[in-house]
Amino acid sequence: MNIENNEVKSLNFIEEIIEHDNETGKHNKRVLTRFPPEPNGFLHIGHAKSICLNFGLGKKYSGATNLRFDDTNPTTEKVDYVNSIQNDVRWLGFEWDGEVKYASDYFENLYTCAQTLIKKGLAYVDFSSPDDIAKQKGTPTQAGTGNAYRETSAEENLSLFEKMRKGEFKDGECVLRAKIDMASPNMLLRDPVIYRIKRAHHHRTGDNWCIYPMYDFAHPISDALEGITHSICTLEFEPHRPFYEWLLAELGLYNSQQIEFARLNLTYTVMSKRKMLKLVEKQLVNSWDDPRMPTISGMRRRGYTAKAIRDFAVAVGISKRESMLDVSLLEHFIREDLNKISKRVMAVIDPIKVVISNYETGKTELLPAENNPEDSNAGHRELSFSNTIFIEREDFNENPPKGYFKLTPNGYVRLKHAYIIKCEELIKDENGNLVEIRASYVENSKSGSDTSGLKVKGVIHWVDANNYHPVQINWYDRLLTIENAADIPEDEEFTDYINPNSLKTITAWGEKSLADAKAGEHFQFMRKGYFCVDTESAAAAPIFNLTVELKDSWAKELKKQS
RNA sequence: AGCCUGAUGAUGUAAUGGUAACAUAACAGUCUUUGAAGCUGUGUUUGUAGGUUCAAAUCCUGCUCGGGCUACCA
Repeated sequence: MNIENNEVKSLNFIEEIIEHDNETGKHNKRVLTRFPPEPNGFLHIGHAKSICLNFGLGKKYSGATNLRFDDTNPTTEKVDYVNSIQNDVRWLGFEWDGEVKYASDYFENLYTCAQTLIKKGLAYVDFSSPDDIAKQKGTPTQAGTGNAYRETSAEENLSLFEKMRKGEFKDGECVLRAKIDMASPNMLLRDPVIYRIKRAHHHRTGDNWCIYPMYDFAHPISDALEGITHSICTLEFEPHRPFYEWLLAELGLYNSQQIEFARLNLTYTVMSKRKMLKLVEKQLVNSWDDPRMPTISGMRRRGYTAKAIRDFAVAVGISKRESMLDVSLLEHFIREDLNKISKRVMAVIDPIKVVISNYETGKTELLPAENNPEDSNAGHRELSFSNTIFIEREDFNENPPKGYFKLTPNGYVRLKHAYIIKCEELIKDENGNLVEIRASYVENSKSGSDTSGLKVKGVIHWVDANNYHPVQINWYDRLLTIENAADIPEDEEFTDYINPNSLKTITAWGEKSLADAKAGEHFQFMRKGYFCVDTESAAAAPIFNLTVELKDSWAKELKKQS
């Protein structure tokens, strides 16, 4: 062990379980986890946490991780989702063990397991209506009551179940139920449905089946068949665990263990597939990969890197306590990564023209600019400079508040990578609006060879008005106006809380080099924020998605003053 | 109401009976040709009441509060 790095990272509770199992030899020191998405939507940042957990555990304990699609409900599942999910897992930097697995691979095994249960007198075919089944279940405080179908013989049930498979009954006419305990304090043990009839085309098995297993039945068996040692899922499956264990024990299958942890919640967004689907269907966002979405594909398009997401997942930790993570933590990790890797460029978003009267008209100078002060290998580029430039409107203030140190009347400011200029004169229109600033430049103040001796505190970005590239910007803001979507009253819709300013499209004035920006490339627009070239933008006309703004302590100061 | 489950600063996570740590956020300062980044510093006595112990965030008991469970979804 490295002496300087003797920091012992404490184990999370799942790692403790695994290490304990390794000590007792429960699974012969083998670790095999799985990530089991249902292909009925796109993966989101919460899934990313689960992916990092499962694949991370596989890696850490020299084991492996399966990718298994939980495709037991053909009515909601699509092959498009299967593809996007695989793509997202790989993009995050993980590789599953062997072939992709599907619960549907095990439909035949699952059928046999159901027969075994029937033979043991532990499952029966029930022709009651869904309503009746619900009623017979009782309530949490009232025991349920069984019905006559509970008493059907095993032989009869076996034949009935076969008829279900053969399609001799209509959809919904009957179901196969596990026979456990109608009086159990755990509602999920009151004879749960394990097979239903559903004539729907399955994306993999086509029309081979008209009966499909329920999650509660398919999942434990799939885990056991694959020899999954630790089956990690979210808290809401906790009450399902007794059934998981009951099933594997009755079937005599591998002792996979279900472990639950708290799902991730993030402020100012929604994380349920149902709600995300609604956003897409109601066109409140443009697509599943809209950069405002908390989907992995949306975040990728927004400019998030896999590393930032992985770092975030680690920092968030694993526990059984329900939590609400502040997006600022996510933003911290993307800033941290982008700060190191992104090329600095200049772009003026809200321009005001500055004419430098003592700089020769028609002259153009090329000034060297480092691409990334954090990366000495990033090299330099050349910026063109002339007597007319654009600066940010907010970088000039005629009546500066206390502490303001950008351009003011008769004040000085440094143009990044260029000269110091002095504001000489203001040109206004008939309504008194500022339309142009006349300035002078300090000749011997060029960046890198400044002999002026002037101490100028303010440094601003700018763009040559005679040589620029117009760029389109998608300026994103948080999706919701409310921090916690769970706080929305029940009689209101979360869609009423969508931030009307979550997307603003802006045309900005960028430096010439931006014409060559490639899709997916990351930039820091100096003093503004990090941007990523949208994958849908045309080659010659890059569209820049705002990933995250740079921190702005001056803006904070201004807020305090007002 | 019955069952399950959780409670540590603003937000997360750690401390596994030995005197509360780390990250983010906030605030203050420093540095700075990005008011960015960096660097330094500041705040928690662990939901509550009691008990065990030389010693409790950790163990025990009661209470309070939060979340989940009554889909032919996963």
